[in-house]
Amino acid sequence: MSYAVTAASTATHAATLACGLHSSFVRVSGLHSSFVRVSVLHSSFVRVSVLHSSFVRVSGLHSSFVRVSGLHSYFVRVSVLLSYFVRVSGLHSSFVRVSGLHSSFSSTRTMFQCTWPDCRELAESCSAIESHIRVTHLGLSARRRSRSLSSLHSSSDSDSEDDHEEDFYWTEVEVAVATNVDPTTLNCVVSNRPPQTSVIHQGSVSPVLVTTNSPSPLSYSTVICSGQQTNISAMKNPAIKSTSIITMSNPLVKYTLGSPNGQSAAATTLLTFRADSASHAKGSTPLRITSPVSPSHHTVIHRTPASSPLGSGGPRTNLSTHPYLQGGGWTSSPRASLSKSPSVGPSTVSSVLKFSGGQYVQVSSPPTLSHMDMARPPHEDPEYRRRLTGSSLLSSSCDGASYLTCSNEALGAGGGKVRVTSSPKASPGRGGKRGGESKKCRKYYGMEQKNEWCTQCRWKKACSRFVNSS
DNA sequence: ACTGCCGGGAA
DNA sequence: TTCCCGGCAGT
Ligand SMILES: [Zn+2]
Repeated sequence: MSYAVTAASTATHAATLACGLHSSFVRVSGLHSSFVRVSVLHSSFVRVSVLHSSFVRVSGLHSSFVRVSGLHSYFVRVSVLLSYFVRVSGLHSSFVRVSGLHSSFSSTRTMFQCTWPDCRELAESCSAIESHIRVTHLGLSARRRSRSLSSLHSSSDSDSEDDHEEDFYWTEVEVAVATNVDPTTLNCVVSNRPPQTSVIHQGSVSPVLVTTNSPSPLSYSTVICSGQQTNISAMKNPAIKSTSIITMSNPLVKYTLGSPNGQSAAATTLLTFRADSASHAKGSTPLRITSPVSPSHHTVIHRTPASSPLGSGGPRTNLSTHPYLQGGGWTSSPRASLSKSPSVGPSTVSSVLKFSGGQYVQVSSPPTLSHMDMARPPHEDPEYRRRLTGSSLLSSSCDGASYLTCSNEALGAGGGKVRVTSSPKASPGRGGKRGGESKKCRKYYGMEQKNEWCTQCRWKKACSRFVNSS
């Protein structure tokens, strides 16, 4: 029950630990730290910045305005359950994993853009963009660069005799992916960090892509943007009730998201942030730590159902009317067992969409927090990567590739859950390996985050969240 | 030593 | 019914 908690550690290579229960304005910054661990329960305005850090783990349960930025960090893991306004940005980071149960999300991710003249192809992984460049522009064969990490496909290609020319035709762009399913509370949060010193040719016109797309009655807003000049292309799903309007100006960008059809009062989110200059040197390995820039972009969020930022329960409390709670046909099997979870109130269910060049959105659904999450069809696996990698996306394996794994669990039992995953969950020690390891909540979250286990696991019963496998 | 979880039991 | 745990099989 405290306010203005601040913890800072620099160049710590031991465990940095910060816990805040019912706290507000928690701020943790770890520079060059390892094994940073932050747990914030029922907290507001949590901000965690970890630069050049490793093994960062952030768990925020029932928290609001959680913000995690890990610049040049490895193995960042963020678990935010029942939280609002979560924002995760991992610039130049690797193995970022975000899981949010009943959370409202916005996050940024790194994508790879082709810089060939008049081509602005975006890809999720550097191997993808490189193979695009090779095939499309260089007329070479699409080979996958294999490093020590990937043992999967390292069979046929002897890539030693190759002047990696494609290395020079792509750049890394930071892209914001924001999603929200709630049409009334907030729509979308966008963040942007243009590659300022990038080698992008001709005017550095970067794409802004605004998508409104929804497989459900609720509405998603996905905004991907990067760059300084912008093209805005809006794809609008006709089945959607509210579209988003985005206005922006640089370098102080101002987004106004609202619905043109009247309900602007409830559906408007104003967001202001500065896309500060992160000089980003384009190297052959994007992961290289070059610029210790301080990631200071400021975000101001005005929500119409205004709430006092102070107080532990503050921002949470008035998001009270949520379609999710009234069981509004979220998926095939509507369930409203959420009401069981204490002090949850309205959770802004969201699912994180990901796409590269409009490629895919993978949505699945794991169980709930609720105690009734047992009867779930065993149709989905926490390790979703198999399917994803099987499809269009390469699970990039070059050193610099940034992985972003988002898993988002939304609702109850019968497949109401949403889980999005892309990227191999490469384990630190070894490269990719075979076999399906069955990782249940206990192992997945660890003993110290027992509160995030599914109920069954907590009762030492058969796990209901990670069914199948084994 | 650790994970997953059945069966049993207390509240 | 919810919650907890001894103990066991499997790794
Ligand atoms: Zn579980």
